[in-house]
Amino acid sequence: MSSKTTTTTDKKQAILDSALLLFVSKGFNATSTASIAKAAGVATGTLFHHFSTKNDIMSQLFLSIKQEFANNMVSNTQLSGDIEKDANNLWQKAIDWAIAQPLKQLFFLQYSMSADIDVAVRKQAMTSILGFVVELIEQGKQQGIIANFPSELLLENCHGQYLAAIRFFTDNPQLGSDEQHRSASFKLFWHAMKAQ
Amino acid sequence: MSSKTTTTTDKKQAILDSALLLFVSKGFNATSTASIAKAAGVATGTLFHHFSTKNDIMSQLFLSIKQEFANNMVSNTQLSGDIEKDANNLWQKAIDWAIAQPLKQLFFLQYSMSADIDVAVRKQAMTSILGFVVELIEQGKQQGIIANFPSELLLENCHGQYLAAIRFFTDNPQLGSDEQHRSASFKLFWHAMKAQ
Amino acid sequence: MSSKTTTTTDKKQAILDSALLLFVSKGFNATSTASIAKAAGVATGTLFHHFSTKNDIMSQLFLSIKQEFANNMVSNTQLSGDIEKDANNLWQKAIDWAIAQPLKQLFFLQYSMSADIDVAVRKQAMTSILGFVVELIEQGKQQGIIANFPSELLLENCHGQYLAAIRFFTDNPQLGSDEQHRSASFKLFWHAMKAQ
Amino acid sequence: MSSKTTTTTDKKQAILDSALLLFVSKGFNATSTASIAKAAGVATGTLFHHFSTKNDIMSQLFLSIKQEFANNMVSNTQLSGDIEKDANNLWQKAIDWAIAQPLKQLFFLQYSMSADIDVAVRKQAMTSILGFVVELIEQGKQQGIIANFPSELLLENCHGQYLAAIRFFTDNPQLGSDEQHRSASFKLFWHAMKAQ
DNA sequence: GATGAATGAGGCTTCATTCAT
DNA sequence: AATGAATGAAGCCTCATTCAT
Repeated sequence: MSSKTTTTTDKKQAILDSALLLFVSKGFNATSTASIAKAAGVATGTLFHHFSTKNDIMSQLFLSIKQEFANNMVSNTQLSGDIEKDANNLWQKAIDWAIAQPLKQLFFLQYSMSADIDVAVRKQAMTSILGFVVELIEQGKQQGIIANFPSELLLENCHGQYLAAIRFFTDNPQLGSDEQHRSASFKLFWHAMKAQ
Repeated sequence: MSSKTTTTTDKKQAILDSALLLFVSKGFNATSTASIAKAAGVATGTLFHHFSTKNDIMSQLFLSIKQEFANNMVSNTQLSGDIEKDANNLWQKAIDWAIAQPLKQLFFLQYSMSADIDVAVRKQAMTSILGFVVELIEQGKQQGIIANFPSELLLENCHGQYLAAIRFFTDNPQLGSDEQHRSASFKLFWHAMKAQ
Repeated sequence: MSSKTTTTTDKKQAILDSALLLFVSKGFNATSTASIAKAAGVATGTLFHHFSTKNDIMSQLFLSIKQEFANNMVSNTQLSGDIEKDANNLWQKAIDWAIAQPLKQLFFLQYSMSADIDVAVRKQAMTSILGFVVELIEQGKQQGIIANFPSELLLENCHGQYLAAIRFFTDNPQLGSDEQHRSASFKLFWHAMKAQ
Repeated sequence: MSSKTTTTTDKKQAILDSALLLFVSKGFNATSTASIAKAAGVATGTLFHHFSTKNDIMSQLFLSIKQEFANNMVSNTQLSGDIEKDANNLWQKAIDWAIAQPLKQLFFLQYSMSADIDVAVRKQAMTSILGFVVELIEQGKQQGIIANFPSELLLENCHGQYLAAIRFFTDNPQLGSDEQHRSASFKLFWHAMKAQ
């Protein structure tokens, strides 16, 4: 009886998995729906049974990866109140995830700014993800721990450094276990943010 | 006879200009060569006299924008030897350019990571642009002014913060004349890089 | 137990009803079997339990409507022998039906000539329906009441005027109770047919 | 130099000609754009260079045939003021055209009521064509020559009889030269319309 | 150099129909 | 009988590119 459910889930998931791989390796437009279906081992029609549009695959993929990332960030996380320590924990968690899920990370790096993703979807995902960062920054500023720079600028800078860090560790996964690089990565970020 | 030359230049430039606008607003693949030609006021055939391929337009556009940016960065610039001061000068120049050329900046933000640009072209442009930054970093480390972190990490972080800054000022051009935001933008960057 | 039988009948009828509405409003080809099933409140598979083919729905619909119309024409009808009076009775009955069943009438107007209906089905229905008209015409000519024109021409003209009349009253149902229009409609027809 | 113009015209015309034949023989939906292009001896792309849509072919075909018919009706026609005589002239001209252009006539018979033609196009064509008939009817009623029936009914009846007549002569072209059938056809029509 | 009609491969999507449950 | 996920053939249309003028 679980087989029915499983089958359905499997096909839709297989399509998402194949799409992820192909979108990252060949780009959105160079990837035909036929090739996605073929790679997923399903018929073309099946693809359109689960997704209304090629763009719909992209959107659902984007949202599901964002969600996975978000779930990873909040799981087993309890804030200590020590902002630097909490920030470090989150930073390292993000790097761990980037190293563990290089494809998803590359997808995110490639498509976060792309016109291939529906603007509404992108915005929704971004704000929902960045929400908790905004809060941490405000708190840090009030405690005089984070520099008193304009918040929007801090947020954008935070985002930019995060992208740089995961790009680095996605490109150099073997350095993911090098303590020197990992701590340097956080220090760079933290020195920028903290009040002098 | 100069009119002929001028006309030719005009048409090629008109095509590049139209392509820039369309690529940024609709994306590379959603922009047909026909629409570029129409927007430029030339026939489809004319477009293919000046560019061998649609991808060729992209490449030439990418390279010409990179070149313009590079020219802007080196013009009237003489390094003083004071690394922080030089870095600040360059940083502000980059922001000025981003504000003056929002379309080109957006193009750069959108396509720097995209599969739509020929890999070879992208790599070449990147290294040639980042070359002088690499040198500055090495110099700063030797002088003990820049933190002794792994250079690759420093470079990637530098790039990430630069992208964040221009994204911010491209999105908020009116803040380009606000001294507080401009100095904060550089301080964030510099605090990250400098030796503590 | 009667409920089961009833349910079955209901579903088949629901499919025919939905098909009628959709075929008339959107056309045969713009109507998908999925949309018929959905409108009827059944699953796609169910539709193919009752009808072997999409065309089969069309054929059965066409034949059932023809049959309904034929039943309407013969019910409570007894020919008096006075051909004009009989013709008038039949003519008014046809108009009554057209007004009472506008959807079915529109279906008939739209598909009587269409390539979307199986030729064999169409021909069979036509001749069976027109059969009694042929007889009336022959009888009228022999009695010198109907003009001595070629019979095929008379039949075709009769058909054309009939279609015009029901088109008019289907489009203007409120005039169905206007005695002037109803009698004028028959007079037009009758003046054409009768011997001068 | 005429060759260029001719070529262009030829291709578009060839597509319309092939479409006419295929739409009449196989129906609109059973005719693929590929088959039209093939029959016309052009590439698929060429078809879409001249027509924006498959439906656009239909519309342009419908309008051009309507126009041809209208041109035929007004050419060499001068109304004498004797309404019966004028009506007869027009009636015979219409039959002549139907016999000379059986394909176009069949197209008209098949698609005048079809959902395959854009409603706006159909309505526009119909009213523009029927305009001059409306005038004739009004004039005849004022002179007491045409029966004092509601005009809308007269118009619809006129249209219905016309369709019946051309259907008959399109199906039996050999009877087109039979004086008996031709005069009977008009008499049927005229007896219906004229005041008794 | 400039033009734009022509090309045809290929993409996205629809849909009638099947079949395992 | 009823369901609806799955199928894959086929259709419409787009578009980069060519070429004759």
